[in-house]
Amino acid sequence: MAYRRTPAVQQRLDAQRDSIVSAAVGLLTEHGYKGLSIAAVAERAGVATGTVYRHFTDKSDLMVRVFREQCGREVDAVDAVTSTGSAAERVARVVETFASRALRKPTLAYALLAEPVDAAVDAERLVFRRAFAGAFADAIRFGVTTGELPPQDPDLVAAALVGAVSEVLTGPLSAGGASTTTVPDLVILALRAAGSDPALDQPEGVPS
Amino acid sequence: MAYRRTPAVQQRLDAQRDSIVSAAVGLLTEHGYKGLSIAAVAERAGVATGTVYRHFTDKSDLMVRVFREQCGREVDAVDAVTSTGSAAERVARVVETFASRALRKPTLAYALLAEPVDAAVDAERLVFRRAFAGAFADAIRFGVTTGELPPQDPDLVAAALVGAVSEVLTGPLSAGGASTTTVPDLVILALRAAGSDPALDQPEGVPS
DNA sequence: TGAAGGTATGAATCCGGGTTCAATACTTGG
DNA sequence: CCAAGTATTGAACCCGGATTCATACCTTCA
Repeated sequence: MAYRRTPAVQQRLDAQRDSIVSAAVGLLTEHGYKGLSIAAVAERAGVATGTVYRHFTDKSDLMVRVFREQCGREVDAVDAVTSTGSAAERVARVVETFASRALRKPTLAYALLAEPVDAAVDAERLVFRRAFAGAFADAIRFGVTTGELPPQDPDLVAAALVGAVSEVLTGPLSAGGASTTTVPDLVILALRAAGSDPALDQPEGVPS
Repeated sequence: MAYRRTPAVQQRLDAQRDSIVSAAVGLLTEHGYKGLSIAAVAERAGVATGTVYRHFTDKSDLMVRVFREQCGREVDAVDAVTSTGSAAERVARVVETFASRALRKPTLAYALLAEPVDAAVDAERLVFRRAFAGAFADAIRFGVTTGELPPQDPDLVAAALVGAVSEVLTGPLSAGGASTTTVPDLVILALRAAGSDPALDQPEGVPS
């Protein structure tokens, strides 16, 4: 034997893999899944198409991994914001976090939330939506326990909120666009939907 | 000249066209857009692939027409239900109509509401969603005028309601499934979101 | 340095599905 | 029944994009 993969080589391979992933993320962010061809990813990463297949077995494999990584970030961002405060504050923060991120990268948000692709990716999306809805559900469950919110099915309401926010942000986005009052309006709507009594707590100085 | 299209022939052609359309609708209802290949449509309609192109210039053309027809039915069903009663009743009826139809044909509902396909079809979908949201918006606007509902942006709330209902019905549908309380819960949620005071009107005997 | 064995390349291949069109089967009016 | 003109057929063609693999290039270590 005369060759064994050294740490240096391994490091280069890892870097190469990373550059492929970030090329894919870039394309996804800019053009959605339709822009995500192996050829495009390879070119953007500065490698040959065949090289992509040395890191990922499939196009599907690549997509799933990219998807997971991005979803993880979103979920972390939302989770980081639901551990303190009243139920209303928690719900409001989830909406705001969700919304501000979606508005910053609309194509990516659409790709993660709605754009259908592959059975494998769609399965991951389900996980993602569940995680997101989970954040809402936790906040609502908390409020119901406290008595701050009326009795309700937290999972159903959470799903509805995910749908409502996604729709307002990714649907009309293509057309009308979001105004400065969109997010605050969404927050009010979400609180109402959860049955929060607006008289009790006015989330005036809500953190941006 | 020795041949001119007779009424009888024209009738047969119309029937053929209809059978192609309903084949397409059937496939869409059963398998969504991914099942909608020209070959499959032709086979189901009992014609050759080439024949499809004597009625529709494009696959896109076929899809748009099918889409329009289906959307029209949905919109009519909803519109038929928003002209009388209190704002709360109107909102409740839209939710119920929407929901019961979506539950009856989930794959079709998904195809009409969300599944992306073609630029042309997506444009039509925008029209469809607008029409649907329009029904909600009308009901809400009516309520705001009356004073039955608090001041709000009817279009935003309407969009959110469309999103919420779609999400609950087409999202978790794949997994959990809808229980008997799903639709009533959705109605309550929608009324709350619109700011309807539950003390005022209890839509007990809401028409199914 | 050279043999051994990884790694990278990208043109060629494969594949699914829309689209075409020459050949065939019908209809019609005479 | 024939000629003219239309309707139908479905195999062939095309195209975009994933996947492969023979070839060339690098690393390692004795």
